[in-house]
Amino acid sequence: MSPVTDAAQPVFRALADPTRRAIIAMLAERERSIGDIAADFDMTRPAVAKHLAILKEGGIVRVEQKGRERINRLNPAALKSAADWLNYFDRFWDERLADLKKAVEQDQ
Amino acid sequence: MSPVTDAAQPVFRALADPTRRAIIAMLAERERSIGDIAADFDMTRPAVAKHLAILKEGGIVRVEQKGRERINRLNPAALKSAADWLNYFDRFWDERLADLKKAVEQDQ
DNA sequence: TTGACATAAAACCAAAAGGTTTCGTATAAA
DNA sequence: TTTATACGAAACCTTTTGGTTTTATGTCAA
Repeated sequence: MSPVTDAAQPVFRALADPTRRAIIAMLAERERSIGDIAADFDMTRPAVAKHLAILKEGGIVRVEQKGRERINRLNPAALKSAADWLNYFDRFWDERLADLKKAVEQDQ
Repeated sequence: MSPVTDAAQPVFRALADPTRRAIIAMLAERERSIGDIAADFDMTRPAVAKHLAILKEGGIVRVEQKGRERINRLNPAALKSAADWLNYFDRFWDERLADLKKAVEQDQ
């Protein structure tokens, strides 16, 4: 049984690509236009725009039109569904460690 | 600047597929053979075997040959690199919340 | 030792992903 | 009112992904 519903799917999908994770890290520092972001990568602007579209689908990035620019902002809250999913297993891991420790102690 | 090196890439890649996340959740309950896992999905055994191979590449699943069966076990520790990456932004999110709160309080 | 079982491995396929180039449109600046 | 800028959108291409079927191999059980 999955610990959380699959609302996390578009988020995990967005996180799967290293370019998109780099964009997330960049936007954590400050908001940026598409051209601004694309300048930091060795790929064309349309390619970056596609990555941003996938990030938007996951709710990770939000856009505000500002004149002829489009300002992209990080929405860190969107990462929470994925973080929650993973943290569930961290807890599980801790329990196993505790179980192991207990078993070792009882053997003594 | 990325908060963590890209050692997390094979892990994030493995997490991108809902079938693989379901397998992770199943293996968190108990270890299983491939046939055992495949019985829970509406796809062929080779398809499940491929998913397991990707999970192994990320270190998320480990296998032990046992006679003619192969027992798959979850290694929750492998999820930590991805969890750490995400939790970095959770912290960021909290800081922004705190900043916002402070700004609101100072306005009063 | 003969058969059934659990799986690996390979060949194949359709769709999705990740990129490109080209063209069109709205805004800002000269 | 041109011209440059910032972008969207479409068409296209190659590689990867997620699945299949088929064939082969090692192990357990009768």
